[in-house]
Amino acid sequence: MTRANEAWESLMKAYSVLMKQFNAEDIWGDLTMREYDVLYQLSKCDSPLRMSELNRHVLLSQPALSRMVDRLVERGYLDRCPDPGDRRGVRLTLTPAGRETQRQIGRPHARSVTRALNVLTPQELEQLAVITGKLSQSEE
Amino acid sequence: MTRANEAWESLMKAYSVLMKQFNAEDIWGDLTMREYDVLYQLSKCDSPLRMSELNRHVLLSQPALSRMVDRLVERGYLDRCPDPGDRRGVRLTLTPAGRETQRQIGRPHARSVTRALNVLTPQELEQLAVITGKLSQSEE
DNA sequence: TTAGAGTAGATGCAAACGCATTAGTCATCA
DNA sequence: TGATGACTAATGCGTTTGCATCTACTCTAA
Repeated sequence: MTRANEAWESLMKAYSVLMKQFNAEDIWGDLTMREYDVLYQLSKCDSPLRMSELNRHVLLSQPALSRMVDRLVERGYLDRCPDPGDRRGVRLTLTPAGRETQRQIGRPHARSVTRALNVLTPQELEQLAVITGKLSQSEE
Repeated sequence: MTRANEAWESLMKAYSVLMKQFNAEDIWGDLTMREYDVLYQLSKCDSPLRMSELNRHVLLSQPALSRMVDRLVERGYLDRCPDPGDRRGVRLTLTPAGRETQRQIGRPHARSVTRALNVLTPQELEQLAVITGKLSQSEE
């Protein structure tokens, strides 16, 4: 087994352990973690996001995302408008309620993340960010 | 936004990008990646694994894993025997067919992983393994 | 020995998922 | 212009998922 495979397995393990840990916390209200992730991704960009662009940031199939957005629009967290420049596409934005809900959940979640990653030294945090950054840029 | 949060976000992004990349490869036969993961986890331990133990290594709810094992037993990849020492529990093992299938898929997948992580230096690979190792050990 | 708490895994059920496909729009070029 | 291929998002449909619950077994202590 190569170093690369060991490293990848270790990364998957860490992801799995921490995801379970975060998921077990009682902070998610009526959202799933995946739904929160969609709100979070949208909260990061002030300009409206295209469906396909959002899909690039979320680990969901295109149809699954399409329907999740359906539900989030239905529940008042998202607005979905036709894109004036490309009539195939849609523009997604957070509603005020969606933004507020994201913040309400984001605050305690950010604290959990900080707590969980505090086992690392500042140098390790920096290294982790750099290394995983390189990994996600290496799309072929 | 703290360093810890940036690092976690970067880790999630890398996980998501690479998972999509691996999933898109045409090597999985009639298995999903999640099913392969179950076969892989079992392939690592020669002794039979308990359901609850396996569940600790897989990002799936207990009922979902229970049924996935159902299907894998049904399809001839796994054996599920009652645990003689604890009559509540079961012991899971790969069948020869399951082991063979895991190997057939594991070979090309391991190559993909190596290729994807080759953008990192040997030092970075080592650091990544160490850092993510610390993260998964920090269960409270 | 036995009552009560704890643990292991299975099952009912509604919700969510992925694959395949479709409808509608864009972009290129003959 | 009008056909062809690519792209964006939605929909049909069977499968899988998670939550809540259930049964069966174990463990502890009175």
